[in-house]
Amino acid sequence: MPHAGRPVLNPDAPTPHGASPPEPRPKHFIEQIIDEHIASGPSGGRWGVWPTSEGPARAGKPRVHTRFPPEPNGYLHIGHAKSICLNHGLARDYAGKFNMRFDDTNPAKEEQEYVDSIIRDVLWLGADFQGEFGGGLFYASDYFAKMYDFAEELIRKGKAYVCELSADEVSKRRGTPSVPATSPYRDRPVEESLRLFAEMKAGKHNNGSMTLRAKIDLASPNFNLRDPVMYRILHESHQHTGTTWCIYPMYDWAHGIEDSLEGITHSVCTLEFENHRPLYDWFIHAINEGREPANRIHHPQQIEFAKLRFTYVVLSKRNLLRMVEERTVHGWDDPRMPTIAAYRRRGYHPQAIRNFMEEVGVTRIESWIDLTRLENAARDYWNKHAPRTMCVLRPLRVTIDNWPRNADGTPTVEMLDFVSNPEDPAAGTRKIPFSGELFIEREDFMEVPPKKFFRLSPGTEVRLRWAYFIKCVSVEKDASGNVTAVHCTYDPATRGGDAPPGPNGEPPRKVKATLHWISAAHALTGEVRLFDRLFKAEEPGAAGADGAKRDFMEDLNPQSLEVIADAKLDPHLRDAAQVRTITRSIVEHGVTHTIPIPQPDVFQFERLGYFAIDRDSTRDKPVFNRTVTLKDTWAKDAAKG
RNA sequence: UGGGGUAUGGUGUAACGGUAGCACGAGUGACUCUGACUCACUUAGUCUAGGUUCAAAUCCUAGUACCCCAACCA
Repeated sequence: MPHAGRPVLNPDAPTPHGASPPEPRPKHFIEQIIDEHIASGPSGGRWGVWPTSEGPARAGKPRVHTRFPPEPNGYLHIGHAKSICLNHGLARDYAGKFNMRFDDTNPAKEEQEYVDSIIRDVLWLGADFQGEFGGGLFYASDYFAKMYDFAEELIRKGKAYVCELSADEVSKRRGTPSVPATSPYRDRPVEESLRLFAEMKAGKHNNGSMTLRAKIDLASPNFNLRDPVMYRILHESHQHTGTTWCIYPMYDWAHGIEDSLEGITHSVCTLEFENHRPLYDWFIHAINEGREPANRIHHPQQIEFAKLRFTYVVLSKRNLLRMVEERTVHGWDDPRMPTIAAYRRRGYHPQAIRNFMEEVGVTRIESWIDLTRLENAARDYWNKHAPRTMCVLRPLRVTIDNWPRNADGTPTVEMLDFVSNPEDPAAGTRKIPFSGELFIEREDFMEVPPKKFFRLSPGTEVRLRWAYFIKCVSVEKDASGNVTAVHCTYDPATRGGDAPPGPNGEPPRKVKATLHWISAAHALTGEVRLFDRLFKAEEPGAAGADGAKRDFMEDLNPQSLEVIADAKLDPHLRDAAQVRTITRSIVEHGVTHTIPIPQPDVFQFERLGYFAIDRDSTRDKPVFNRTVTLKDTWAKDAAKG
């Protein structure tokens, strides 16, 4: 039977243009699995229903409990955003719960700075883990004592043993697909393993001297089952538990227990963990074996999906860390980075990111997504929401010869109405100063225009946005023939930007182009940073035609950042553009913490794109980051020739 | 070489044995005080080869391509 689509619950989710009834999005495979669980029996099927203690909103509804479990070893990137949107979205759509959990089992790589940044980014994306669909904030390290007890239980059941092989030796004895692995410690008596494991915990042994291993199958074709390590010795301080522990659980041992203790129903992870699923299940079965039904621990279901991959982007934490450490970029939130923090600084709105994730969907197909899809999502969002303003990136001076002058020779100033956002009439208008000395964009003037260029050139008339029609009458040039300024005349009858109808009711005359401009005397000078992709190869570091692997750093785009130091900006931006601070609060150990999140204002600089105010700004020297350009069919046509 | 996965227009996806649909992109045109937005039209696809069936993207067989796995990382 075909699965019925569900209505899109998120009102801001993208809808096809012009479609009258919003098309329900077909359910993706994870939603189908959940529906099958719910349908699999009475009372919510496989996972039962929420107890009444969960309150009226949830009580009696089928249990769906998801989580986002990052390791705090770096900043979150756009790939994590997919997991966050997926897991939180599932909880939201099924009236379930979403946990934030730090999988902090390796103190050698983890830092508090990363914990803080992850909390900030997850909240910013709207996955409020303590809100309506929130299940709470958790740390794997809070379960270390329980994990230890479970491990002892496995030793007692003969399912785990202390192995004194070095990492090197284990590797040598790993075997091949047809040759089993070996360990001389495999049949060590239970009592001996118990004693050694206690000694490991007590700190009596050095890093690397011994491990606790699960006794599974040394001949398994799945190498994850060849007696995987459960615990290693690591004399290292942990950002959450300090020096309480010197043995730390490995991912496979820890993860299922974390999910189980939190009552997670659907443990969603990426495809590369598929080979780990038998282990995930084995550990929980091993714990439950021989236990009374009432004492058995919960067994969540692991489900894998394909992670997000972008062309021209590097998304592995290891490589991102390297770019930060080698100062290839200016930190984790350098606007060219694919991190959540960078997208926020660059001016992406979380809703745009969520819309994008809805668009690309959730499957098991490993596909490459064109980065322009994300940019489209940003354009779509800001087109509806960003106030419009003007900025001249590369100024060319325009003098209006017939503009009225004051007694001292300076041009008079006129305040004109500027429409804040044509897409949003409610945004209204504001005043903008106009005068006889202006800046226009250098590329909007050509002395010898090519075909189809309908901007300013000698003899042509154009409109200045919301101002006047002007006509170029002459140009000034320097010694080498470069145009340094242009002279125009204006038509006073076109005030506001429209020509009046003719005296006998003829239709008003039209101009082909509308240019953006800034009054020279009023211009606010600021810095504008333009970005191009960080890498020039579709798949940075991938083997070329010769088959030789390259370092991904060789594929860096040397022109990824262009700084325009003296752009001319609408003076109202001096006060209007700010990096706002939005706050979210979280509760940890009964204490409420306020989390400030910097959220830059974003404007459309007409005809140029969307721009976000940067935290490097001062009142008199603003700095803007271009979030994304506008579509530019002229540039495309011009490039084609 | 063994095990585990995945193949649908240029890209991302839908289909659950019964009309290959949607979105993005691209192209053309309309509209336009942003060469933006919006609107209309067009474009183009089931990895290959066999088989089962009245009917196959879907089921079967055999290939091919790509991804993951032999850390005391997650």
